[in-house]
Amino acid sequence: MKSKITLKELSKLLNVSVSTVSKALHDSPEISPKTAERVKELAKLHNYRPNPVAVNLKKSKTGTIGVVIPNISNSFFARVLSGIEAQAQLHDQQIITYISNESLDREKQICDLLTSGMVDGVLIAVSEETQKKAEYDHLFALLDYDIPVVVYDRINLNLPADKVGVDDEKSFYDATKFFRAKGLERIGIASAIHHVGIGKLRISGYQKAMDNLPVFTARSSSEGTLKSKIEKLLVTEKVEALLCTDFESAIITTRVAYEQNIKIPEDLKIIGYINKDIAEYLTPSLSYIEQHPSELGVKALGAKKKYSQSLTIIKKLSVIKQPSCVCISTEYKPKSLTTICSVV
Amino acid sequence: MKSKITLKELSKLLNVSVSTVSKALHDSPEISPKTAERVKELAKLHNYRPNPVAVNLKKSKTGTIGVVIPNISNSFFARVLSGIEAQAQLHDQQIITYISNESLDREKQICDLLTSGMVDGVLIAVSEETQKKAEYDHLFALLDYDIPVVVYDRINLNLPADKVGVDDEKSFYDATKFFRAKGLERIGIASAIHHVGIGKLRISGYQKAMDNLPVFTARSSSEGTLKSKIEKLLVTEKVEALLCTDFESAIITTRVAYEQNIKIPEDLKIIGYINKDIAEYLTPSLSYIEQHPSELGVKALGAKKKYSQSLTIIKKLSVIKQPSCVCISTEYKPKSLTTICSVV
DNA sequence: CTGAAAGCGCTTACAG
DNA sequence: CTGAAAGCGCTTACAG
Repeated sequence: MKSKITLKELSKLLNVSVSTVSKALHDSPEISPKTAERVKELAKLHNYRPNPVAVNLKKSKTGTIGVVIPNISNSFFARVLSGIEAQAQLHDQQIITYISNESLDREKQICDLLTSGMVDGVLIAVSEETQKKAEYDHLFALLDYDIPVVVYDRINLNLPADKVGVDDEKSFYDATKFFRAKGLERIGIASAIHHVGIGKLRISGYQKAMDNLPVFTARSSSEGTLKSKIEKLLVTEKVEALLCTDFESAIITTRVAYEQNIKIPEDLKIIGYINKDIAEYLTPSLSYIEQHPSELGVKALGAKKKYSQSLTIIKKLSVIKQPSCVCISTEYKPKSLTTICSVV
Repeated sequence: MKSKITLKELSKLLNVSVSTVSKALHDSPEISPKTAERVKELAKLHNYRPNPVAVNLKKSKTGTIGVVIPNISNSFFARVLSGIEAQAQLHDQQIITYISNESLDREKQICDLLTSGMVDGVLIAVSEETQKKAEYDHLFALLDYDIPVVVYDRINLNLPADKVGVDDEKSFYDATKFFRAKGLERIGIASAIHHVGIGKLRISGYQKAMDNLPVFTARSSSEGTLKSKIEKLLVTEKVEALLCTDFESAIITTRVAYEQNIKIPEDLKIIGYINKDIAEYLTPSLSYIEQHPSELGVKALGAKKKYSQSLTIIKKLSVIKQPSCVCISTEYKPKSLTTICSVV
């Protein structure tokens, strides 16, 4: 069992001062080559590693970034985390993960922890509850403490911090145009989230792209469930293509098609705003709007870096472009699932 | 903008020594009530928070646990992380997340980092590549440095550390018995992983539970693909129920049933060793073996605690029991997906 | 070229 | 009851 060796112990073994050892290991030009070599040799022999806690205390930083995730079971966030982690690795930063479980209270707790100087910066996607209640004091508290904050994905909030997310309206504009470029004209949209901001944006993107073609919209209302509205679109209106603004509407559409014996993609093309992995595992696979979660994670960390360096508050909204509207595929290719993505 | 206040600054403002302030804030009985109150009042006013880095240096610990995850896009691991995080919160520990992406090299890098004293303990599920090459030196290095290690999920390796995982053989034994209890007799098994340890265990569990009933096994071989073997089981052998040892065989089975117009669950019952969320989103939904990832995460962190306290190496195999063989449901219930799990 | 000293922010045994 | 001192492990300006 090797126990960790310290600078002091090394210096004793070498009969030099602690400062000399430290400088030698940092390739300081003050140190003679001979001494430097002796020091390094012994350090390697004992596998010396500087104690990161001590280094951080000395440098008044923590070397860590706090990442607050609302719901890790959502593969979107899992993949954002993956992007953040990869990027952090390049900068020798550690990622401390906090999961709010979409709870405002938990989010407050976390932010409270973070104000104590646990991390050098915070990347956060606020919880649903936070958005609903529009309570952002705990986030302002972070800023008060001069902790750089980047808001990712859920960027529709009024906080003077960097923001990284996707352009909801454009994504649906593009998806609609994608259908139209294929010569389709009876294009509908289904939404279980038409009442919230992002739902409205997506529907609006669809409408803009339809120009003066007739629009078909399915959403739950007092006159019927979302499912009955989708049935109407598919059966009565006979739309050829359907955009789904969210996971729920996409799944319902799949089930309706299954029940009504409507073949996907032959009779009906679907593009859903759903996660890549789910889209591909459905039978049949569905096209989806790629949100590039991993790239989003990378950008989020990048934003923080810049912010932290300049120490000015940049109200920057970084938008991920969304090139890949994926074509429908009914074929299952176990070993090349991801390639479906490029088949347009 | 509040800037962080230190003990020293507080002590200056109060005209007492740093030690007095520190003791007062820790409710030391050495301090007079009057002083204690003054100190606490000012501390609250300035929102004093001890610098965690300094505290950790003083206490020679880091307050953090390193968690190594092979693939965060796998919702199983995402949910394990969720369990770990929840448990860590209870113990005021921070979770530093590392993602190996199933790469041995990356895993080595991570372990190298961890040996420098970044964390108080490590929870790791080794990468596929690591398992394949059976290279565990980097893990032994952690133990050499006296860092408590817990291996979770992928526990089939020879390392003197706590291990937390599921009992693969029993899970399939139970699943088979579950079918038999329903009066089914023509029960088959499909596997794309029959050549690896866990695959063998699962198949063996199935075989033991079948007693002397005829067994039907589909696996890829020189005489045909897995898909053709599954077709044979479903069409020629007409099995009534099929166990799938892995995700790939489950998806292929679904597609075969779809092509052959075999109704699930009417004509064919399936239990797959697949993740809850995917199982439920498939059309139709599939039954699955619940691996209790979140509970596993909780146990993993618990194991570390014990290990770390005793500082002896316990070769303990902690097994999660698997009660929930879930019944097949073709119905989609957007708002109560999770309840499917309890419908047996 | 080397080393003593100060200091990052805290805790705690010890002296008064 | 209070405070000076040592120390966690490191870095770095400064003196020699």
